[in-house]
Amino acid sequence: MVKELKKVAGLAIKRSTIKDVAKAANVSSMTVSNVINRRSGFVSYKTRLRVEQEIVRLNYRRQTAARNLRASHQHSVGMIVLDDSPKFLTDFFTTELVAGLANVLNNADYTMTIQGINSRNLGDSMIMRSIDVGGLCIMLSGTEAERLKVLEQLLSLKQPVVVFQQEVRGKNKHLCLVRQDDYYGGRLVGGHLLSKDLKDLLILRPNQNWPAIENRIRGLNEVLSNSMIQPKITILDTGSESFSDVQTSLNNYLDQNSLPSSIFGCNDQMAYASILLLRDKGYNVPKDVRVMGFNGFEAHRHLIPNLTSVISSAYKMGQIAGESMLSYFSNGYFPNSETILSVKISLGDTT
Amino acid sequence: MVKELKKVAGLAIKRSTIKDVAKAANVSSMTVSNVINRRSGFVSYKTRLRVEQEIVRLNYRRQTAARNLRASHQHSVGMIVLDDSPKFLTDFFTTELVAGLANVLNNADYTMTIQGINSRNLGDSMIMRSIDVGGLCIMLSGTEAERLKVLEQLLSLKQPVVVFQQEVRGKNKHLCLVRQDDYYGGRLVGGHLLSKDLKDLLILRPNQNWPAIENRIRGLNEVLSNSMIQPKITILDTGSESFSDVQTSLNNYLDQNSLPSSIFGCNDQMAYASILLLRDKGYNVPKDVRVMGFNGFEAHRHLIPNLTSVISSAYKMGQIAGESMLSYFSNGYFPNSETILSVKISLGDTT
DNA sequence: CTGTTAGCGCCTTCAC
DNA sequence: GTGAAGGCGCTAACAG
Repeated sequence: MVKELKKVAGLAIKRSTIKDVAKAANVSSMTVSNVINRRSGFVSYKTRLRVEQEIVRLNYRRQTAARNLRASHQHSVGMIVLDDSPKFLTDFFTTELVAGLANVLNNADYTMTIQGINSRNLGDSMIMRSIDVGGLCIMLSGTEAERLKVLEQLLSLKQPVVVFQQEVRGKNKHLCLVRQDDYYGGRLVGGHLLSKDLKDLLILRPNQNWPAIENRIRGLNEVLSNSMIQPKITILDTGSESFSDVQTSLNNYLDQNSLPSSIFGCNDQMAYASILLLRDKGYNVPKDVRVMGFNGFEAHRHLIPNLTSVISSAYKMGQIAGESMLSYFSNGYFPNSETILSVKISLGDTT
Repeated sequence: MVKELKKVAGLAIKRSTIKDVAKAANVSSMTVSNVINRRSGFVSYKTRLRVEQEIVRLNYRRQTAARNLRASHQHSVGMIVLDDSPKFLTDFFTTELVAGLANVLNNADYTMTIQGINSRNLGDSMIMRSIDVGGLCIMLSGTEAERLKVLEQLLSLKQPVVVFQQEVRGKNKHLCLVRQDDYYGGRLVGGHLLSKDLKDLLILRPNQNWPAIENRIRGLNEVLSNSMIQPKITILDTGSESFSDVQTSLNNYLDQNSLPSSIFGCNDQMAYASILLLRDKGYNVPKDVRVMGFNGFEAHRHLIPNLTSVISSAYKMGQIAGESMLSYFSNGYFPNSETILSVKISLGDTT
């Protein structure tokens, strides 16, 4: 890049600096800085007015890079979505979460950067190689081992990290967990199914052992085993969570067993896959068999039929992450090492 | 903030600088800089290796703020979504677009910041008050007057701006337009509906005045009014685009009017909302009434019924925006002042 | 290929 | 309440 071109690349043209404003307003640049940063009581009303006038007249805008360098503070948070897909943002949960995070941060004049990344490339990503942000938020994915490895890499950066939807053993004062109450969600599922003529229950569980799913099943089990009815519970390992794996394993199961009165898919996609199969086989949902999912988002309202599910507050999770991060920046520690958000049931047409 | 706290806020602890690495590797800091920036041919293999070793050993990470300040270059692009809703990112189109943009930028080691904002607050937002990014991308909203006012404000910053889904008169070398061919998409809708026994058409339109939607309707109108059939066209203002608003307004409409032979939802969500309502009311789609949407995304392909829609490449729009911005940074101008992406029809079960 | 010098624009510190 | 000095960490420009 030749000189001329470099200019346009970042700042373009000659911009006024704090010094220019200071000279024009007949004050020192320190006073201008005080005005910009709204330091209360440090500038007289008259001076402030004059400075503000010159800021407008000279079209002054603060250079964030210079501020950050001098203040050793980035005023910025990075959001990482660990996702192999290039369309990393198309997941409903993630977008709500990001929106909540962005809104909180921007209201506090913080910047939020976002990037999708996969765990293999994390090592030589910008995140690891340079310091752009004051803290990181991350939505993990992959197996438990993969997730924890990524987490370890991030924590090695000695920057505050907020992790969504993940349980972590051991304490780390630079780590903050934000997740939904899967255990209670499982209890909600149990309570609802009990009210719907539950005789026996088939649980569709992926073989990948996610703590969130374990918690759901634990809550569900507990409610059912303490009930009058004591329904028979069968857990079907579906292999992966994929549409076809769920359908294949359920199909095999139904070949050798009678139709259960209710089916619980550990997430909405699995529930949905089972509904389609059941329909193909001539069963009526919910008359012949009731089906329930988990993690309903507004977008799933568009599905036909409308699935009975448990809804979590992704937007709120993002907000809490943002507030936690801001609090860390002011105080040096997170207000809570873990926040567990409540969930609620969403009644649909499948139970 | 006391001193101790400030440290954690941004950088935490004492980090190694380029100088530390230089000293440890027995070279000047300039050589380290050359290694970091992979300047080809500027460093001998042996030296490079020694420097890289020290970088790892000392856990060195570059301070982006210092680099940006010195180089007068932000290595960063801001994406603004002009949307009153706090959930500004929940829209499918926007998320695909953002994903495409982020991927291109991140691959080039650029950072993407994102924020939702409403036009009233733009004036005293960070974007206007400070320089964080080298360029801006924006998804506008509101009336045409509001949109152009926002655009004018952004262009006054003398930074490159990429605008999505907006037509602008007059030339500006710092402005780049990227949009899909909504007009042609509208024509595709019209052509398809005409082939499906079209008698009268109800168009579901949100009250928020998006130019893209106007163009869709214009193309549709033109095809229909030039046809032999000359079907009656009614436009129903649904209020917001929300599920419930669409259903409520359509329900009211049907109370007072006969069922149209076809319905066009200005986007997929609106079309789905109407399908659910029509079913509840006992109508068969597509036998009694044909329904078509617009902006089909992959997520919608799994829905039942599979909606007939027009597919646009939001992801690609984001990519093009990113590439255009990078090109501007290298050359000082955009490769194209306007890019119009083609659309295509996707046949489903609803027509 | 490597080193030296200088300074990007701002804010911290301390003086008055 | 305001000002002067100094330096954050990096890279441009130039010298060797």
